[in-house]
Amino acid sequence: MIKRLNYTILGYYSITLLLYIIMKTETHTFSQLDTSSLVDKVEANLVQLLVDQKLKIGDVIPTEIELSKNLGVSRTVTREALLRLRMRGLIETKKKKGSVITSPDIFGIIGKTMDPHLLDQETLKEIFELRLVLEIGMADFLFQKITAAHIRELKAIVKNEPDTSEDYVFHIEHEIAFHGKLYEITGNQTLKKFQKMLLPVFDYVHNSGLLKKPATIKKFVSHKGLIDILENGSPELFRNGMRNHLENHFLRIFS
Amino acid sequence: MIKRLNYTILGYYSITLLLYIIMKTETHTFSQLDTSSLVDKVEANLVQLLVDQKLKIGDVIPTEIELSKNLGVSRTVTREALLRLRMRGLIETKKKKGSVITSPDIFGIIGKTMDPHLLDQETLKEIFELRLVLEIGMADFLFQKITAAHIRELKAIVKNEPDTSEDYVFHIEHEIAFHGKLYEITGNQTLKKFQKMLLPVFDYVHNSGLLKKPATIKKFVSHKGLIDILENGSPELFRNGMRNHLENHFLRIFS
DNA sequence: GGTTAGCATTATGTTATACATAATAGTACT
DNA sequence: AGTACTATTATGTATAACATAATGCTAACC
Repeated sequence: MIKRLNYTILGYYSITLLLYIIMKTETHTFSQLDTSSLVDKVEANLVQLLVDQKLKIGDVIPTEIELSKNLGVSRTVTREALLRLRMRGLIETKKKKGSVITSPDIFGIIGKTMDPHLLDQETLKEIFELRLVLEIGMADFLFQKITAAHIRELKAIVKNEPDTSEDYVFHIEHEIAFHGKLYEITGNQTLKKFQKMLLPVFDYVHNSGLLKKPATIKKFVSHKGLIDILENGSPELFRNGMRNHLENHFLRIFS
Repeated sequence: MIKRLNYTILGYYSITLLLYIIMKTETHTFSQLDTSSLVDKVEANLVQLLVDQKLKIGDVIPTEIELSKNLGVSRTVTREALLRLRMRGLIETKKKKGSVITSPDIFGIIGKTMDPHLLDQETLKEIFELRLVLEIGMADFLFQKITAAHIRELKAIVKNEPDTSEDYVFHIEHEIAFHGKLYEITGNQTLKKFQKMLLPVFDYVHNSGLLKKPATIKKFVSHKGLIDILENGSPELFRNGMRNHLENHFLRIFS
């Protein structure tokens, strides 16, 4: 049985907070007058409840009707506020069950709603650059977390990798598998999610005629070379190795 | 005079798209049955209009009532769909004027709504790590874009910087000014916005007892040293220099 | 006795209507 | 021409009603 909140307490906090926010708008200073809507206030109110730990992950929040009653606003306003929280990944709502507090997944949310087609060219290019920054900068974390098992997995990935391949799809699959594995090895879930979110953009930019020069097939430091560095080298060596490995991409960016 | 859309055409596209989406739900395969709500469909519908370039930046979207009429749904549903687009940064809505298409700002949106208090400890730590990754990995872009003027600005920032300071606030201000400037120099707006979004988290993690060891005041490569590398060195040297400069932070992460 | 079919309940999803509010546009007045 | 007032219009908010889907209860059935 899922424990439900004490509505009385929730109502108490909600109302006092709401009153506080409304009070603030009636200040006599002209510093910044309040343009926030009722929905804004209710949203802020609910978020504050989360921040103050009155509501914890897994808790069920009251129904729209009860919230509305306690907050003294219409169900319409409550619904919009809840919708915002849902978009921010703070709650999940199931029919009948009501809404449940969830742990927000920063990049997961945007990832679902981010479409390369909606971004302007400059932003797309910048995101492409961001990838290069990440993969060069992650060296220390790779060396910190890497295990013998990881090395074996990497080797398995590059095992059947041809030196040069004309098959773009095959090539890109290997690229994603290998580089994706690196993100995974860092053990940094946020970093991994970030990459997952940006992946569609990478592919889109890579294909669209956004970058100046076409991709060359010339290889610099290979995947095998990078693995070798991970086994026997150092973060410094890896950074330079990865920088060299990505030379193709850099050449396409720097005219 | 802002040009308004041809409602007839908009209505046409909207309805056909909506019908298409609804049709898809009636497929005879059991692959994945449709659980999307009406709001989901309208949202997808409107986004598709953006993707298809039927709506461009600066265009004014029809009023809620007209959209509702054209789409054959209630105003409530239309409002919720528009609210979602607004949260995704795709439109801005002004009273009376209606909604206007805007260029989405990926990180700006989340930044406004991201509160360190709402993130779990592990995520906070990972974001802290992310910063280190970024600042080490950005070396090539720094060297690509840096000018003499930039060097002068950096020198001005570190000019009055004491070798060691006990004043934490003073210290952190210098840190933000210097490192923020570096992000700026890369010319990558997305990167800069990303940093701006993460800044509150950095500060929060730095202060909260999340990291293992307390911050030491011991200096490795200094800001001045980094500037020197930017003037006379290379990306490789800068990466190592920055890695060393951030040693304090790494020490706090790696137990 | 345990399983299942069916019904009642409940909370979200959706529609409809009405009014409040704020920004714009228009108009009359000076 | 410029200001003040009014009318208009589209979003913001409130209310009521019904639809829908998930849950839980109950009773019939094997």
